[in-house]
Amino acid sequence: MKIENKIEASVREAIRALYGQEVPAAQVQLQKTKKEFEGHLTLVVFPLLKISRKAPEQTAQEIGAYLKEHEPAVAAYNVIKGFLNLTVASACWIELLDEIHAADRYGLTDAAPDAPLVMIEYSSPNTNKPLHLGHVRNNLLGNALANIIAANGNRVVKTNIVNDRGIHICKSMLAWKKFGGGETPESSGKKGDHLVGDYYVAFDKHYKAEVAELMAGGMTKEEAEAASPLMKEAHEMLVKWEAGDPEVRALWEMMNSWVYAGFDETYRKLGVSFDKIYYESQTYLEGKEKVLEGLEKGLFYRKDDGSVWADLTPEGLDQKLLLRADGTSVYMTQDIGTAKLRFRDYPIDKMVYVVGNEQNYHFQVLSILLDKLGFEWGKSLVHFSYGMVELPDGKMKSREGTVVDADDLIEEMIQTARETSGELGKLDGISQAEADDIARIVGLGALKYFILKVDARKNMTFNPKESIDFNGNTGPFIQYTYARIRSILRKAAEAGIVIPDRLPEDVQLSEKEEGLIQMLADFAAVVRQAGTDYSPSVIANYCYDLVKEYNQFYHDFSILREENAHLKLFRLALSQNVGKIVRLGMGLLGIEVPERM
RNA sequence: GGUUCCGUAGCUCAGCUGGAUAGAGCAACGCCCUUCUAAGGCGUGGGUCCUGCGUUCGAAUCGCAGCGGAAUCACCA
Repeated sequence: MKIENKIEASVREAIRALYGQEVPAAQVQLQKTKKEFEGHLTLVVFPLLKISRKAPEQTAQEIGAYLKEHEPAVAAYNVIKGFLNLTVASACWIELLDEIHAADRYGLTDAAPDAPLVMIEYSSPNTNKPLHLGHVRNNLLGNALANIIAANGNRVVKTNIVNDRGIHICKSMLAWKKFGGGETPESSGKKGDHLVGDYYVAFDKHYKAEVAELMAGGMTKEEAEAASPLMKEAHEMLVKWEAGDPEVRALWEMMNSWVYAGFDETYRKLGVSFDKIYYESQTYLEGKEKVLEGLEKGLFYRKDDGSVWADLTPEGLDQKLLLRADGTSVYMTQDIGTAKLRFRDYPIDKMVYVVGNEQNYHFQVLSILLDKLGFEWGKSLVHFSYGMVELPDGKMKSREGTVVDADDLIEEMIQTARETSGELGKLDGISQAEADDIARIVGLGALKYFILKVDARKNMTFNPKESIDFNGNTGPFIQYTYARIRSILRKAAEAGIVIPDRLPEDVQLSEKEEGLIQMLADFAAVVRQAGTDYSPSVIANYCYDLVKEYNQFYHDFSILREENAHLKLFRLALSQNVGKIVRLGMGLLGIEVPERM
């Protein structure tokens, strides 16, 4: 199938014939010819000079001449310095598109029943406040990664660990009890997670006021913070919660259920989902046993005060606390416990954690600990570490009210899409339902693509004032091109044109078309690379390049007016396949693509 | 201070398993809608690829050192 492979073999054959030597495949560097030069594929001959013992130009000439004579796929060649540019025969491109046209999955495979099982953890929200833009990045990356890993033939379990317990939740609960007056999502009309978040903020406000008052009375900041009655009460609430106090538990369950309803709505709007959800309230005690087991095996040690530690200095890290002196768990212990439960529930071969880069150290340690404790996937666990979303003047800070709320942002994007569509007259003559759907798809497409096109490792900047663009290298541009392709295909169908399964061979292709076919043939390799590098952005940028290339093509050719019937069919088939691959690629990113816009 | 990550056009970002004259979009300016959807296309201007040294026929890409930014080094999660 791959033209490159065929030509690579021929190049090695040529070297054998010309210079009597075998070359390793790695030394045959075939790459796409740059646009400025004539040809499709370029052989870099520099690595071959030792074998040919001739000047670069001459070596290139000799190989080129040999290929033209012996390899039918090579129609022409030219040499510029040490670069041998090969023009692939038109028949090869036609044949290649015919193969692409016949294959509906474009090299993507379904997971076999015995394929490796990959569990991917993402989202991992706290239940004391609504999701913000940072969570959006996490969710979109996690969802896209899950799709990509699955597309590479793995079985995938998407999981979410909800942090539903701890002092922060008690703060919301306490504030609601003290200042809430029985307010509920129903009575207030607020989304549950926002309602609870408001009380989290209220707690902070009252707490700060208390501290300020105490400091005015002569205390230092530390003393005041320790003496704050509100904070004391919150701690008491946590103790009661841990003891299973029925009243506290009931309040906790009620408020968490509000939050979950809110989260579900946000997840649904974002188009993300999970196969299995774990709750810290159910897993946080689980790690202790594993740690004690490790202690017995001599993997860990106990200090005089009774606390348990891991010594990671042999690995170049520090001492790490695993159990407090009072026997309670810390964060690391909880993650060990969660791992234990997960492994009990699923025969995991590989674990991927989608967690921000502020926890790089945590996962370095977790990997070592899980490995020591005998989890086979521990050593090779992947911490998919992504950068923060920053605002032009720095980080998002909830205290300063600079967080970009997920729900607000989604709503704004949809609204902007609706307005833009209206201004462009795109919504004339279609139903309200269809208009809403387009606005939703385009607005979310803009948001998702904006986030996913950026290399996940890097911190990224989001400027709320400039709002996300709809022109240029954006989701809507890709969606727009797709919609146009669909439009062309609809019109062709109306005109009674049927694209055959087997394409005509007697057509003369333009360079642009050959280039497009080359890009289509790359799709499977791009998805594979995105999978091995854990890099959704590779797919995003591929989609953009493909669509941009197609747009230039589209501008030059009036497909439906083409006189040559065979060429018309060929161009329709090319368009159709560009459309299908764009839909697949965007689908892997979790971005929908509209039939019209 | 230790460790990790980042530094490419005015701005937001690609490119990084070493290959030709470093690419897009936005912003600026100039063209193109009786032609399958102008959320588009074409063009102009815009660069010490943070700096230096090294490896190499060849470095934005690899190595070392430095500079700048971020994260982390909690009996928080």
